[in-house]
Amino acid sequence: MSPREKKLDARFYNRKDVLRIARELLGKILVTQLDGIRCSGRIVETEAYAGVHDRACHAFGGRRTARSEDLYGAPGTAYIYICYGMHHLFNVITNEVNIPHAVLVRALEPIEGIDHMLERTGKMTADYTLTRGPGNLSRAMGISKLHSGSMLFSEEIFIGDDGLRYKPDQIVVTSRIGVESAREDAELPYRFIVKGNPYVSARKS
DNA sequence: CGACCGATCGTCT
DNA sequence: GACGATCGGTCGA
Repeated sequence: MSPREKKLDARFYNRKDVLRIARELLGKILVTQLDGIRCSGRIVETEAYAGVHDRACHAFGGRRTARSEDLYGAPGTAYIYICYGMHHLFNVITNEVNIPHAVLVRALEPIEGIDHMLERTGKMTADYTLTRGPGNLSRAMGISKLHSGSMLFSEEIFIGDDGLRYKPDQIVVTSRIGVESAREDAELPYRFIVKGNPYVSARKS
């Protein structure tokens, strides 16, 4: 691991306020070191999923199935599931064991391993589509459902802090994307983005 | 630029 | 058997 960033520890993830954690994850660095390939990118878009009372969360109403089991894991667990049959969506689990809070990481600004990201995605150029959107970033970083349940303290996948902080006026809060069926919870201000960052989804603001 | 649509398949009812 | 915490392409204004 490069000495540049310091891994977030269990204390960071083991907190009750998932909205605060989602906000604080902006600017942190997601790192994968898979098969000797190191890739990293700065997190610029997140969404909070607030457990059993959140209609958009897979754990709404206490639902607990084989798919969502990792959502109930220890703080710092990776929860990855397949969406629309082809996209692997990467979440980090927060709060205590059995409290199914999660933060979906939706976009990165690539830092290291861009050539490998291009190879994995089959793209020709490193434009803003490379790691924009949860499906795209997982493909670029080599993250798949196989990594669900693994802890983010390993060398394979983790989140680091290099000290960068966004000022409050650089962060915009909006409703979440793709959760229309969550009825009254669809409009909750649970999405956090870095203002003006080209890797953030273009929708809303 | 916005609206729409097909791809693709694991998961849940 | 229906439905996604998506994506990229197309079509029309």
